[in-house]
Amino acid sequence: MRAKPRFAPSQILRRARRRSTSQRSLLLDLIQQAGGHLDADELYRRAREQQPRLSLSTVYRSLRLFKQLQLIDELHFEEDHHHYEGHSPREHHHLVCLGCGRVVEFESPLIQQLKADVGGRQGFKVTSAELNLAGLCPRCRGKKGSV
Amino acid sequence: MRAKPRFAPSQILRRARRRSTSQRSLLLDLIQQAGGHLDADELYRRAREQQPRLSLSTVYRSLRLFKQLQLIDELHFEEDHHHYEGHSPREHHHLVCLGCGRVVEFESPLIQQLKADVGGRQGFKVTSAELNLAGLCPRCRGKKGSV
DNA sequence: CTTACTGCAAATAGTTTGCAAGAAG
DNA sequence: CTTCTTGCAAACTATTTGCAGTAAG
Repeated sequence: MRAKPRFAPSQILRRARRRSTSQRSLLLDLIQQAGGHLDADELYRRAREQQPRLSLSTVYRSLRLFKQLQLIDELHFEEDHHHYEGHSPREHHHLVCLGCGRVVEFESPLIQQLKADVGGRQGFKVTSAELNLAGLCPRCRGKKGSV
Repeated sequence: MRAKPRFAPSQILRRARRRSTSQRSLLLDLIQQAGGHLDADELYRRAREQQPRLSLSTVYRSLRLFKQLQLIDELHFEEDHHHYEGHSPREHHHLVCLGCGRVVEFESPLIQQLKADVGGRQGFKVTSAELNLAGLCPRCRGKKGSV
């Protein structure tokens, strides 16, 4: 393990004139520890294990705040709700297994190229890119016949 | 305009043992004509202009069916609901303007490369890729200051 | 005729909001 | 103390479902 690469969330909250509460710290910790891809409900369930009175509203309000402050990123997989992960300094994308739901992160320099390329051609200033690949992971490729 | 490149939807429905109804034809036509990116509600509103008794349930049921039959694709922009477009044989992706909401489609050979690349590295069989870029279109780049 | 499809109303999932009580600074 | 935040319940948006009537094949 290396030294913490990020500013302490409490400092970021402070700078944004937002209060650092036990709920917010807990939620942020859980998101960070989970290594990403949590949805609101899962986060809520995990948070309640440690603070049973924490409400779902607080989860949603916190997620919105964290997103505004760029502490987390919102992911849009093929579902009716969003997923979240701690904002990482390295841009990366996601590969989701349609068999078991496993999510793998990956980086690729091609994306930068693509952003510049397309942005230039269309005259857009591209500020963000979300790429989601879907397929079958090594394990699930075998069981294909049963589906 | 060229000759229709697709099978008639009615044939596809037939083959899948589904009935070809006036509602389904209308909805499919509207999606095709819109050139893509409609959401359920917008589709519902347009459909009612021609068939006032058509219900929202039918819209949702039809969308689900069309998606299953690969007649349409579902898009996951940064919103709480999905968007749909007629399935096109050429894989393409989307560039959304954060200023005015305009959606531009683009193709890029880099995506194929990326799919092969990442799939290979992770041992996945990649079956689909959704890439959404966001940014400011030429027109909206100017007004930036006012935001 | 038979079975799939539709419209309607009610149900459900995900998310937001009003408000009074509670905590941070 | 003052203002921001929380918990709770109620509201809201997007989508799904049960069921009886309607229409496609």
